[in-house]
Amino acid sequence: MTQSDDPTEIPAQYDAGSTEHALYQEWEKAGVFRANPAESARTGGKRAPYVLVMPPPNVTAKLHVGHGLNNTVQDVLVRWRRMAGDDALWVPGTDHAGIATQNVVEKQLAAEEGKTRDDLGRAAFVERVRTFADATRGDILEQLRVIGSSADWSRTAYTFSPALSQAVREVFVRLYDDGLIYRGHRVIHWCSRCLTSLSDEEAEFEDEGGSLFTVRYPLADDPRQFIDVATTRPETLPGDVAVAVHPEDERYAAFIGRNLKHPVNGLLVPVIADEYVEREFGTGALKITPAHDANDFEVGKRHQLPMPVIFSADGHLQNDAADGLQRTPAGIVGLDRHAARIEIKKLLKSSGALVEIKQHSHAVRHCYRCATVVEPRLSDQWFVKMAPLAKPALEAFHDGRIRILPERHEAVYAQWMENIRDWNISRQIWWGHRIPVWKCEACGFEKAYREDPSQCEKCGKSKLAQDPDVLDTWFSSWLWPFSTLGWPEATPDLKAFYPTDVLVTAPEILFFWVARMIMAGFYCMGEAPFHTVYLHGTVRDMDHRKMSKSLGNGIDPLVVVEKFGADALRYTLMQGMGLGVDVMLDPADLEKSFAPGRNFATKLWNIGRFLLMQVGTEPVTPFAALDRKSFRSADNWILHRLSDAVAKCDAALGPARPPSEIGTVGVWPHAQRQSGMRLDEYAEAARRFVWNELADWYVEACKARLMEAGPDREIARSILVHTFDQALRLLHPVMPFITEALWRKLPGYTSGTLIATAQWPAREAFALGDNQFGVLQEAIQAIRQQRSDYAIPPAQMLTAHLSGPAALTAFVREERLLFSRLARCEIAEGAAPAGAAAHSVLPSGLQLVLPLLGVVDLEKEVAKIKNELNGLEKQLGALRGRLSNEKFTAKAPPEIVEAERDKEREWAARAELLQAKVKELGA
RNA sequence: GGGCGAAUAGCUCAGUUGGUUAGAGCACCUGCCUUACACGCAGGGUGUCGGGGGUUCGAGUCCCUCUUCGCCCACCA
Repeated sequence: MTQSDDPTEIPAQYDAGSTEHALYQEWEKAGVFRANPAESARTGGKRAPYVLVMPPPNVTAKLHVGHGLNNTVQDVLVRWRRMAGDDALWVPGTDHAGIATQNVVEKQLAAEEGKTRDDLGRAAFVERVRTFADATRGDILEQLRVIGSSADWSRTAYTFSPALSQAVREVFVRLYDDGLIYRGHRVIHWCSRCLTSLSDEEAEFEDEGGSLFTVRYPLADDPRQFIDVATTRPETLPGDVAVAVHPEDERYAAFIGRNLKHPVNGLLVPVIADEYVEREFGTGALKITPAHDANDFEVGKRHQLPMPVIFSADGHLQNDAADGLQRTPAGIVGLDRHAARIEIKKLLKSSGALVEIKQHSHAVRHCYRCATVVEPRLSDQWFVKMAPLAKPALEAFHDGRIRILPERHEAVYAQWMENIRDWNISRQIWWGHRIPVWKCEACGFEKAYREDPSQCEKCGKSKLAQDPDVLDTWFSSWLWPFSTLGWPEATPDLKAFYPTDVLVTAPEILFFWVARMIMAGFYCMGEAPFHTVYLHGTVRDMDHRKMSKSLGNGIDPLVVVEKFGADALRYTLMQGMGLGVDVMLDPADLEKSFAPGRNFATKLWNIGRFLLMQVGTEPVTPFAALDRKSFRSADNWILHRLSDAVAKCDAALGPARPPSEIGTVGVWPHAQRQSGMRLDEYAEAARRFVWNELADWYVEACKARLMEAGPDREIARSILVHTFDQALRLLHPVMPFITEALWRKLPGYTSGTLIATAQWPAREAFALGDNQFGVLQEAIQAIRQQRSDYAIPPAQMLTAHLSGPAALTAFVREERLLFSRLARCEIAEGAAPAGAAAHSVLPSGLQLVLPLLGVVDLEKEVAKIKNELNGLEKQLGALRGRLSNEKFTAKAPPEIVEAERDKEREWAARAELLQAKVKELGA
């Protein structure tokens, strides 16, 4: 089924499936998503640039609901700014994801061919990964299109493309030449499954229940004396080269300088004194294993101790060949870490060296890619010296050039920056940017090069060896905001679109990526890459568990799109996310989870249907041509509500950027540092207007007017079309498809135009004046309530007698058509007859009497009114108490006191009316 | 160990610089196929705002404290 453009043929059901794909193609074909650098104000154009760079999903990624959330937020922003007239650009792309992608291909290789990467060899393996990545990296981008992402696909980037690889080489060489990249020999985090080193951020802490072993080290020359040492990792015992105690620890003073006999290998290890040792922890004595603990390494350096590496790369016990000693007993050599722990424990037990085992919970680092326990390991790695890079990144944050939402993450950012540590950027894998450092095999000269060198620049020999390692995948990601725009070339894009505006991502990668992008932005471009960091929540299930493939609690966004449409997915996600708050969805009940979006999309469609059926194909007077003096109360009311809704949406989304003079860097004023980016408030404000105001009241109020031809009908038709048009525009960023589908059916639609590029509603202050429509609403609701109280069938037409202020009764009479339609109640002339009747006394002073002989029980009616009177009098009493309290009138702000006085007058008047009513009813 | 955040309706959450009748969606109860919509309409709030104390004319909102969760950071083996 395809949907016709003929408004008289609007289908009863919105069929997202047949609509969305075609609309998306229209947008792409029309170039809606393409930004033009010539239009940017930075290159002399007229439009303010508004730029987002998409956090690049991994090449192997399949769309999950987290991507859905992240990209919908970005799409809402970019569609909003596009409609608001900005030169809006959303740069998409993918990340080659070094370790992650290599792991996927290695697994595939093992499963399908039973081969390892070594069986293939480096070149063939890399080629294999490249082929795989090239084949899969389009998938996720295709899926992002399905949910409506309006990214500029003509600028799709890839961290491993030739252009971006050039950017990586460029920044490496600059840092190298500036002395900010160096080779370090130290203990790093080693994943013995991925066979590579990891950065501090990639080795994630996790609390684990473990054991604390106390092991006895006897003095070599007097076995009756000993030192007990506590360790959580007995498998590292063979690597011990000393036992350290605190220099001022009296318990061990006599031991310092003497040798202990090692309980596992019998070698002699000295007792050394070092202030690093905490006297209070464990036994106050610490075994030193310099090659397998970062702190022990520092101690080892201070005391010039040997540093034998007793674990092989894949985590098996060994003896260090260079060390020359048999530290690891023959029975232990070749065991993996876990088996070795058990064997050594047995060994200690049988020799009596194991004094105690205690339960002990501590934080253990795990590989962020494969969750294997990370092994600290001594090795040579490349590091970036971070402190100089952090300085401007911290300053920009402190002076307001960069803000982070929600606020609580700002402290986390600052703390990390202030205590920044050098970044290990070398990885011992094959998939990634090769480190561009060459060493001359003849003379040993080493240098980083932008282009592959063919001979040594020092000795002229041509035997050069490139460093075998590759760079951390984040070493390419941190350049993303400018490498995607052409850096290091001075491209028009770079000039027009850098710096970007908002970076939308999850808090997990604040350090991995966001903080480093800011540092790279300053280092390479001299300016922060964006002014706002927006960190959104995580999608979780009903047990608050993060949705993940391994837990099997994920939601496939494509299934949701299939079932309910992309708009329902998007709206549900947006309305469910407070600032930095997680979104809870039930994977077991998609129907319920996505009800908010699905229901609203259907409602919107039906409002459209009604409108088009009523308005039909007859011409409609343009809104601007209407004579406002002829407006009815409902007209003024709905236009006022519309202007309020626009203001609320603007306030929820914006400001789009910090205030700044052209050509200067914007700084967030303190008052605006946390404003805007309230996607849920925007969704809520738009929904409230469309559903609760436009549909529930205005459309209903118009039904009676539309039945009779004449100028009043024309006004209603015109305002219906106008307000719905504006409502569709307000909703387009969050529900792009259905709004586009409806908008083109509106009367007056100009063929070929798109709501995606239509103008965002102007914020127009529309003064309401006396809210007469409010009086009407109150009266209608009072009748409905009486009907409900007395179980009167909705179909039964009632008759009401009016009394109260003449202006109000006259007004309601004037609107009798509308009133009778919405309340199913006619207005009688004259006073109410005597007898049983339902009485309503409204806050406006209007009174309604519904004669209901045989239905209304006088006693019940009196009780209802008395009950209301009681409540009111109670509150009035409290209010009067407050007003007679001198402290209140003296200390409270005058406007508050004044407001309270007004309220008192209002309530008193109403109480009087209720009292009169009680009296009238003879009770 | 340090830091941060949260605790409001059955569930998920709003609640501006303190202003006095605490809101929404979903769920729920009652009545309705009222010629756009039952994915709907009308009516209904079902709450000691985690406990205790304090500041204030006034506290869901500010302070202290306790309890329970969650997150981040961390070189006590």
